[in-house]
Amino acid sequence: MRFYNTLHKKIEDFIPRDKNNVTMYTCGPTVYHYAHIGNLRTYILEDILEKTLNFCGYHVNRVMNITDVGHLTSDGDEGEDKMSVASKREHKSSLEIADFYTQAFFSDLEKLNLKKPETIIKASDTIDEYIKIISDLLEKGFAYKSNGNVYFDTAKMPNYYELSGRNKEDLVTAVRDDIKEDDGKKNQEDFGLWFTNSKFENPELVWDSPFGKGYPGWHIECSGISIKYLGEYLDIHCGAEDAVFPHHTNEIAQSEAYLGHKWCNYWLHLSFLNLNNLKMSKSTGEFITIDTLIKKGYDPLAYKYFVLNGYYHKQLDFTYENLDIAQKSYKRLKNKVLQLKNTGNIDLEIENEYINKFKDSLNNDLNTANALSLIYDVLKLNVSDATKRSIIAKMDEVLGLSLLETSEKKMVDKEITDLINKRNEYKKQKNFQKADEIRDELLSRNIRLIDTREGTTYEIIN
RNA sequence: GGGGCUUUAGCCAAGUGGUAAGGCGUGGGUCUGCAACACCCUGAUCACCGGUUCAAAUCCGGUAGGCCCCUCCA
Repeated sequence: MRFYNTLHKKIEDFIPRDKNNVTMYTCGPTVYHYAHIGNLRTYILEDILEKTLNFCGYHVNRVMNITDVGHLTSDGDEGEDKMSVASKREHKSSLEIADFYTQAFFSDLEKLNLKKPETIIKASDTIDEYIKIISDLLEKGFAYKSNGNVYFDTAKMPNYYELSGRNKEDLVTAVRDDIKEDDGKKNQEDFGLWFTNSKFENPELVWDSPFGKGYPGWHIECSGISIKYLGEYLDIHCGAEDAVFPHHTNEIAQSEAYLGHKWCNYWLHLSFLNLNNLKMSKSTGEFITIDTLIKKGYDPLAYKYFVLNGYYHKQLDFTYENLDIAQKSYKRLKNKVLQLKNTGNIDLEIENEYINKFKDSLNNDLNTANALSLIYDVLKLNVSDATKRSIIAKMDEVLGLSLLETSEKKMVDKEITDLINKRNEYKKQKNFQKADEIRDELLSRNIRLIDTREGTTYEIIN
């Protein structure tokens, strides 16, 4: 397995610390809103990574956080907590907001055939760990108190900019006029570990701590959860590309200062999905969710197919036109697979050959587009249907496109079959007008008839 | 201003030194009462310039274009 390691800015072979066991941390959602399809692109690819590792024989211990506290609306270490904003917007408690959108998130995962990471931790459930780390950082001198808050002193970390490849001088010149400098900081890029003096205090989101009543900073959350549940060493840390700086940069700083050694060897970043060349974001309010797509008649798995047809490290332009193509391709592919009979013996040699090709594709920097095209190759092979089915079923364990699942919609409905029989009668009598009336009627109910040599079937169109 | 990604046929896209996979579309055809479905056939010398090599889309240097991040965002 090899993939692009942001830490060294090149594609590297992946070697876990423990031969067959991989620890993997993936930044999860901030549950103050629905996840949009751009967010989901990231989770789709993380799921593929996890399943590929499984497929290749690794045991993966994966942890994901749910951010339900500490993520402010501004990165100037001020502003309201996002959860509080949503709470006011929807007149619910922060807890209710978090639960609601967490469930919505899980529902999205299910619709896309994404496995829920075994360990999912709410940021608000790990406060003790943050306090432990922050106390230690204060003791060691990596953190300091100022204006009632606790900050991390980035000047103490000589490798602070290793991941992002940036440098202090250029960052300073890039600071925009409307971002207020926090005069409590020693260095411009220091970041908050614990806040006590926010003017937007919300009693629901405050905890007692040795540093005063308050709430944790956003970055400490991922370090705390990862270290608590995956230990002092982490193999892979995933996230979207925008998290490289400052979020992941800060995670490294505080984790390594706390642990006293290198923390994570591989950083894998997923590129954005672009909408009309504009980035989709929760804050502009202009975003598309899986449910939006479903309402418009798209299969969530067609969106997944669209994502898998691209390269994770390249930004992908989303347009409905491209999604139309993906949906058509996906449906045709699925139809072909479903037509395979379970006949013949399974040719294990061929199966191995193609499964190995499939693994090679994914192991080669998650080349999902190539992996996908292998399915087409298999369909064209001159082997038994049973062999093809068997190979594709195995591939689908990773891809999660439900290629062999007959949707229950296809279950034969007596009323529809009666109408089809009636239409066939009319056709025999060359009464095409009556026959077409039946076809149109069914079409108006989103049922399209398909005449084949073997007879008439139908499909539900969205 | 700095950091990073990227440039292959109409569109998505594979390709990691040996004369360009696949998908969608287009056009033509088969099938069909018609339509849809399905099936068959159909296309590019790889942004540009220079270099290395027997040989480059693939390596090196340069030019140009696109996008993203550095501000909450996955």
